[in-house]
Formats: sequence, C-alpha cells, structure tokens
Amino acid sequence: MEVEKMILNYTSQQNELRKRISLQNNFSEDQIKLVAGVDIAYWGENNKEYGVCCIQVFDFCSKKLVEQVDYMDEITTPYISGFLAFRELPLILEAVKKLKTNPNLYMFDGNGYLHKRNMGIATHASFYLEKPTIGVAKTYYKIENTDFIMPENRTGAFTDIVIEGEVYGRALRSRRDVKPIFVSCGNEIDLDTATKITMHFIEKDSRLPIPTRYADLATHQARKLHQDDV
DNA sequence: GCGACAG
DNA sequence: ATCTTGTCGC
Repeated sequence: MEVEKMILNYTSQQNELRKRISLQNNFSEDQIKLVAGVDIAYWGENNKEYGVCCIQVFDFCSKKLVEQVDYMDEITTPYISGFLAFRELPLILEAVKKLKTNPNLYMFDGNGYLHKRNMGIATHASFYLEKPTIGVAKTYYKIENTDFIMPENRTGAFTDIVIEGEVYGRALRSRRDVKPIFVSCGNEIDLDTATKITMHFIEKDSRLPIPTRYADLATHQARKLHQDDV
C-alpha cells in the first residue's frame, strides 16, 4: 500500500519531466572534450543497504582518465523496474558536486529514452545535470511487448528499437562476436551522435564503452576498499 | 500460482 | 545490482 503511492508519485514526476526532453544536439561535436561515466555498486551491512557512486571523466580525444570522484551513502529507495533514477540519483548528484572538472556529457549504465515513459536514468539525470546524456544498457529492457531485432554480427551494426512508429533506442553490436548493447538518447542529443560517441569509446577488450566500463570497475574497487576498512 | 524484471 | 569457481577460448 505504501509502494503503490510511491510509484504514483514517481510516475507523475517523470511525466512532468518528459515534456522537456529534446532529442536534438544542443552542442557541436567538436565541443565534446570531457565525457563522464557514472555507475554505482551496492552492498549490505548491519541490515542496511549501502552504495558507492563513482564518476570517471575521460578526455574525448586521448581517452585518458582526467578525474575520478566517488560518494558513498546509505541507500533508502528500493529498486523498482522503471524507476531506477529515484534510487541512484541522490548518490550521483552528491558525487557530481565533488567534480572539479565540468564534463560536456555524461554516460550512464542503463537506459535513457528507451523506457516506458522515455525517462530512463540517463534522461532523468540530465534534468539535474543540465548536460547532454547517453544511456548504455547491458541487457534489453522490454517495452510494450516489443522485442529487439538482433543486429548483424559485425562491429558497429545496429537495429533500431521502434515502438508505435517511434525510435526509442537501438541494439548496437559494439564488437564482433559479443552480445549487443542498448544505446538510447538521454537528453539534448540525437541517437546517431549518441551511437557515434559510444562507438568512439569501444576498445577491443570490452563490449562496453570506456566511461561506464571503468566507472563500473571503480565502484567495485571502492566497495572493496570500504569493506577492508570495516 | 507463474512469469517479468534497466540496475 | 549481488551471491560465486572453474573453465573454455583467444
């Protein structure tokens, strides 16, 4: 009875924000110098749940790490499919406050526009970050009973995910012989540009782009450090 | 009761 | 997301 009201509240918040989504670039591509990857790891302790958010900022051209921050805190919001942003955003925004650099774009582990209300975490977060965002999910989030079409087994091959005539995102074969990843616009960017930037950050040793991939590794390291500490 | 289910 | 070892393959 409590979670139902929470879901109604969350849904109405997202329905308000979605009115302001833009799928157009609000930048020129040569202005993208710093790209941030964001991720969170969780663990339980004393019957409470904790999380650590890591943000890693990379130089677009050299792909070198230029800054990293983390923020650890107790997690109070449960995971509810479709409402990931409400669980993760508090930690993310605190971590962002610690950044000294000002990334031109943020990449998230999860969806953006590829969401039942077009409000996956990448899109939702953009309204607070006021920067372009991209969502990169490792598994498919099925909407309206629509399956994705498997792209060809070639690097860069993709298929658009179309629901009732509208492109929500795409299944992208970031490398040959790997499962596809699911790229969608967060906000203030178009899908072709989001795909191009994602592919730019693909290295031969992973199907995931550098920013989210290394942010994920960093969260695991940060959690390990914390647990050694306790 | 059964299947779905981003992270 | 997390719980977890070995193992097949490049």
